[in-house]
Amino acid sequence: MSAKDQRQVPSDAGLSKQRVVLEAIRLADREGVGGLSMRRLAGTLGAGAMSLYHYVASKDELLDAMIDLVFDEIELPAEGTDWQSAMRRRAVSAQQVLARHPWANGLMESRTSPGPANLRHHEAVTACLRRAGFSPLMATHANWLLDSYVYGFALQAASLPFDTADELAEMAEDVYLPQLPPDEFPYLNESAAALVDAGFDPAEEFIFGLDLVLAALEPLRTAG
Amino acid sequence: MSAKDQRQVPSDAGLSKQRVVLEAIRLADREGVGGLSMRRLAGTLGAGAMSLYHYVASKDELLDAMIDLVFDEIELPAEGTDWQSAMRRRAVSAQQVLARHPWANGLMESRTSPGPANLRHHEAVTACLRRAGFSPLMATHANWLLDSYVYGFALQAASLPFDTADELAEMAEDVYLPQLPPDEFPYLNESAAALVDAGFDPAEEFIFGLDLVLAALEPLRTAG
DNA sequence: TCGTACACCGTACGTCGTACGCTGTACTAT
DNA sequence: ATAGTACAGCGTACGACGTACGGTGTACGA
Repeated sequence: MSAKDQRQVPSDAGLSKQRVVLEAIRLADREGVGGLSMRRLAGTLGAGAMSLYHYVASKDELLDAMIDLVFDEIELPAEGTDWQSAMRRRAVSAQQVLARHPWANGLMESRTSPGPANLRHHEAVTACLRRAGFSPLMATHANWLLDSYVYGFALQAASLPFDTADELAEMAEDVYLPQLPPDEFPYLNESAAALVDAGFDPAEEFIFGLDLVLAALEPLRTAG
Repeated sequence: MSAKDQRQVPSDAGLSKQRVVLEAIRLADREGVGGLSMRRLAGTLGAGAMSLYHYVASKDELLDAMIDLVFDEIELPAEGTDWQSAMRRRAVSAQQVLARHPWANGLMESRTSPGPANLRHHEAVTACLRRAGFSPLMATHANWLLDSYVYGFALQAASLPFDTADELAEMAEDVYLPQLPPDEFPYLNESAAALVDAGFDPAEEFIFGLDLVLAALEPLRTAG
């Protein structure tokens, strides 16, 4: 019996679907999704490449499982609090998770069928909105709007070559501004200067748009 | 001289960077970005694989050029009209372009440096917002919010396995609902039913969120 | 006529995903 | 104790990939 348990739980010796998927996520975080190959993954697990196929039918299935595990990291909306706080928390959590796993965003385009964690998440969010007084159709609208914002923001943030305001200031001077002749791009130059002055921070930028959207959704409750 | 011009303009005989990039986009539209290989691309151009490398330094540079050409397809905000109409038109155009080239969205994560068309576009949008009375910082906020929505919506729309309301109704009955036990996913079942009844249309869904965002931005003009 | 530049190509290398078939171990039924 | 079956894992091989490298032919100025 203890031997059986040993096999269920991921242990150092012996593989398991969980160990494979977890290590795949770690590898993708480190090296990007391009650096994730079955051989390399097997290597970090101390196994042969083909052994992975006992736990995963194909690389596609592995990617699906990775995405679903990422979804599982996102905080579900709490039930007790008001809907705006609950949705804000889960949106911020989603944004942080996507920042931790930048490859996940790019993968979503290709994989169409949602995994169980994805479904659980969607159900919980919809429940929160319905309980807050949104009609089924309005809840769908809110869902699309909020998810679009979260995913789109993550996509843009992932393609930023800097993470902090300081790094921005550095890059602006060294890389961006030299590429932007002031007579051709007056407004971009103005923006860049304003951003460097104000100290642009992606996390704050995310909150700004999020709160704007949440406030705009508020009047649509109990209206449908 | 006429022979020289011949070489600048893409003609049927002879390659050119434009012909290569255009055909690459066509191929990616048809087969997805996974189906785009240098060999296949060369094949459709009636050339050898290595010939492409006279016009493109690497596949990465080819992808960058493709993305920039896609940006070039997006309608710029008109100067004469009010800012909401101008931004709505350009957002709808962007959404349509991204729907035409679903692979473009997934590529944005990896390529960090914006091409000339991207810069031109960004400049025009920023100009429109500034002229409408947004402060430089508010214009940046509006830009992030609107672009996030557009990209995120396109990302979600791309992973939908249907395009029209009729196809949704079909898939809901055949594929979705059987996967969603009503006791575990009551709200998703309710949503699905409501959507099938109302006839969900991605294009309308996009407009709904877009107008909500535009209206929410309106009070922020001339305030910074 | 020669030299040089250009446009293009064939071959080769190391990588990828994975089909296929082989090993050894563990357990179950007899 | 023995045979049968399942499982976990591996090695090899195939066709695709991006692309480095070194060609070949044609066009054209000197």
